[in-house]
Amino acid sequence: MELPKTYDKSREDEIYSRWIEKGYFRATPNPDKKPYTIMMPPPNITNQLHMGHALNNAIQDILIRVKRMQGYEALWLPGTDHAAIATETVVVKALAAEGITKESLGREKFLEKMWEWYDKYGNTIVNQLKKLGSSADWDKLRFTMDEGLSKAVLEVFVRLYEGGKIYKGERLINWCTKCQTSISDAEVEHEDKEGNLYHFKYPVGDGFISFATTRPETMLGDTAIAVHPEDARYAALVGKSATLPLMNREIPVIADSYVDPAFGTGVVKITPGHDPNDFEIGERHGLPRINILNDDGTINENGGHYQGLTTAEARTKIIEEMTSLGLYIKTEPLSHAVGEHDRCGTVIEPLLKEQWFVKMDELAKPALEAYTSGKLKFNRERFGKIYKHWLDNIRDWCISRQLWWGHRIPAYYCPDGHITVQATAPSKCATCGSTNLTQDEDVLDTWFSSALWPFSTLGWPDKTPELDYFYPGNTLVTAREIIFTWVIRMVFSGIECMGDIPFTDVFINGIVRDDQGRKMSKSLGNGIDPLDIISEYGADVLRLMLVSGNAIDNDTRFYYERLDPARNSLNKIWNATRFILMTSTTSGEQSRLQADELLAYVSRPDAQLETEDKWILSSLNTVVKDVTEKIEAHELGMATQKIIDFIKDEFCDWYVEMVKPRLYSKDETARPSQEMAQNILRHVLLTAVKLLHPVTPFITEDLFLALQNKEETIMLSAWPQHNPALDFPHAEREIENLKEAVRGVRAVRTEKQVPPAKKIAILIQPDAANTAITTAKEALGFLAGASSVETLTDVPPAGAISVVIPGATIYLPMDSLVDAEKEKSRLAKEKARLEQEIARIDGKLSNQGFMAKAPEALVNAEREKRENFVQMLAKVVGELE
RNA sequence: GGGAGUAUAGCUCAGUUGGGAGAGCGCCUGCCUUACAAGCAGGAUGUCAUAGGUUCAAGUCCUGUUAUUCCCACCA
Repeated sequence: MELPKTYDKSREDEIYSRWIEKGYFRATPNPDKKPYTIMMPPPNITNQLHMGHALNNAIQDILIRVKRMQGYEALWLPGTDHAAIATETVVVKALAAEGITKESLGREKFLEKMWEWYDKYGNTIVNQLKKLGSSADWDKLRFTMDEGLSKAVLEVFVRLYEGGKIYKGERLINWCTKCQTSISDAEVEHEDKEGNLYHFKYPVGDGFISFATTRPETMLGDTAIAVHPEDARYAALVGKSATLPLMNREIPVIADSYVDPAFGTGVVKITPGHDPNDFEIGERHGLPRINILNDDGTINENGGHYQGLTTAEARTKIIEEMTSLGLYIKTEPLSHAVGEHDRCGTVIEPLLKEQWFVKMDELAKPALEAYTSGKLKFNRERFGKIYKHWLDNIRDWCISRQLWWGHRIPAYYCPDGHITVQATAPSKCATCGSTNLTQDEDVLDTWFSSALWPFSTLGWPDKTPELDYFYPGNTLVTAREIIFTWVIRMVFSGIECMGDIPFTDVFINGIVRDDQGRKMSKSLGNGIDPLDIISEYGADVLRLMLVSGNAIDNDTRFYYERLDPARNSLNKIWNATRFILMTSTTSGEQSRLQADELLAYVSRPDAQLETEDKWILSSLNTVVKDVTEKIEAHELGMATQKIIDFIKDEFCDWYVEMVKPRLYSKDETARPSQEMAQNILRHVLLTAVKLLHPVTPFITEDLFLALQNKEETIMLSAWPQHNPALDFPHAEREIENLKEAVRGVRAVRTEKQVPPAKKIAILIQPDAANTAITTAKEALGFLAGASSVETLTDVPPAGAISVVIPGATIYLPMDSLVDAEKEKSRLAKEKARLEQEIARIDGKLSNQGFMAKAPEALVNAEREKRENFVQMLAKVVGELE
């Protein structure tokens, strides 16, 4: 197989198509294998893929590919669009552009149109994710609105209703006046805004009582004035009634411990219809709840002569009226939090509405228990804390939404107001038998159905082999912001419906910011489309860039400059493969050896391994172990870095260079050694490529196919195993010394400005026989650019430059180039360095505390180092004299 | 108001049981050496924010401070 000279990203589509065609992504219940299930969060299907998706997707794909290679029946269960609200917004807009509106078509027809649109464009995000190399089992994907999930949603609703865990009631909900719907607490964004604190007073008996408010318009809905029960200033007023002048309404002065006597005047006006706290106080004191707002945010008939005004207009007029009544005191600026709808930015009005709620106290308990017992784990403890904190302070979940697009609530009303809840439309009222029934107009919060994803996609409520095999799953990878809206709800829904948590590991990743550290967003226009990056660099490069050199749980910034190093690394690996393929053509025998046979070949007992062969096998062995461990610990950045570093720094820079003399040898007797080198090159690279495959799936597939022809895909090849028989610690030390020698000679060459093309003679004086310096003479000579490498038994020639390394002294006869004075100062520097090192170690070894308490292995290691330095120092001193 | 993260080389960031400060980019020098100039070799660069504490030993653990980011929250 011929590879082009530079890394070729253009084959990604072709490779992906082949994977799909071969069905490598599919997972089915298989009793001979262990299941592994990973779940993916729901990107909004109608939106563009963004960088956050790319990172998240890369992480999940890495985990799932490793598991597949490790022999698990690994299912990546994809979620897609659950964001019904956003979908509706987008679809409605798109249809409106064609002149089609809800009003013009009516509900049924309009929904039909929306379905059409959804079918037509709904796969956008899926296709985008495929570009990234996402190996989810897309066959398992079902959209939010499909039949299977609808069935599950209805089943859960009815079940919870019958169990008393869903109720309907008048509560203050977050109302978006623009979207005309209620939204959940999690969808409200609080932002500090500069506002005003207005001070007013109401007449009480003969006097007045003063208070402050940030929202004067809500005075229209006031039904009480509250003070603290132990506040002596107002004790006499409690029980009396004040006058709300705007409405000429008498309202009681009540005492409630909610009021902070130290804040402001210690008096609070109570508006149960428009403030959550006031609502609760109203509950305690049996106060009437007055709603003064229409759904569009204007004042309704309860606002008297203010009816029809917007809240802003009403506010101005009320201040005017209060002023003219002499009841206005003052205005002072105040910065306070204002809630806004996260999708449209409209200020949220707390509004009284009949809504459906899920009672959370009972559902929250087992979800909390799952975490505190350690069954549910987070990749970082701090994310677990967020989860716990939310559950500790759980409030009932408002699940009804006033939208057209979504699962309609299966509640049916008869004219007498009786409620019948059942999955299929009932023919008559369960209470009175009336056949005149109408279904609730509201639909369910999109997260209500999303929460069922882990099991509804596997067939629940039916009993299916998939559900039995793949549930409970293993890992959920998602972003921090979705812990409340999705993670927690999946957990308690799973416990409620399946009796077990849907996954045991939650992997929270950071978000990708722009180069200034800002969140990428549409409004800022600073988003970077991953597809643009892919078309320029390829998915592998993007994935490698996103994953390497980062702690994935931390936020990361996107820099275009970071793409080049990632691409360069891949190009390096690409070319290493080319080199190996080129040199292998010198012999036909070993090119027939296949992936698994290579390992057997290099590790058989009679293998004629050179020191450098043992060293690289041993290093590879360590890398296999480290990388596997790091991935298990979800430390993907470090795992990736270790693979890349090994391939570039150890394999390419040293091993490949070391064996070149063997490969190029024309000597027939060198043939076995040559073949061994070729096979080890192949084995080591093949193994490293496998380790890298989860991160950069496409290039590694190409290289895998080029390096062997027995297996048809790297995706299903076996994950490398650490093999104790291939540990060679002695060879590792030898080669480290050899590297020291090479580096030493190279440094001297640079310093003396010896042209790279000019070869120089090298004389080695080993401290003992059989060190790598003598056994790997050929490699040393090649790496250091030597014309000859001789072992020195006699005294060194006069004027030769000496390089002291552990285990040997190297002499470079360079008479014409040597400046004796400079040479002395170089050696003196080296002497000083060694003396410093020895002094540092002596400091430790003479410290009684250290000797008494430090681990023995550490003490021995320090002693060994000292010994080494002392020997080197002696040689340096010898040279100086 | 409560909680959490971050602070390490000029830049962007790694550094997970505490044991000789790292990478990439950039910079300097020399090389188109028969896998790779998207490359190779050599080199310079740090009061690990700050003040204390624990320890034989702290970038790493504890406490305070400063800067910065994020999440949560009903304070009129």
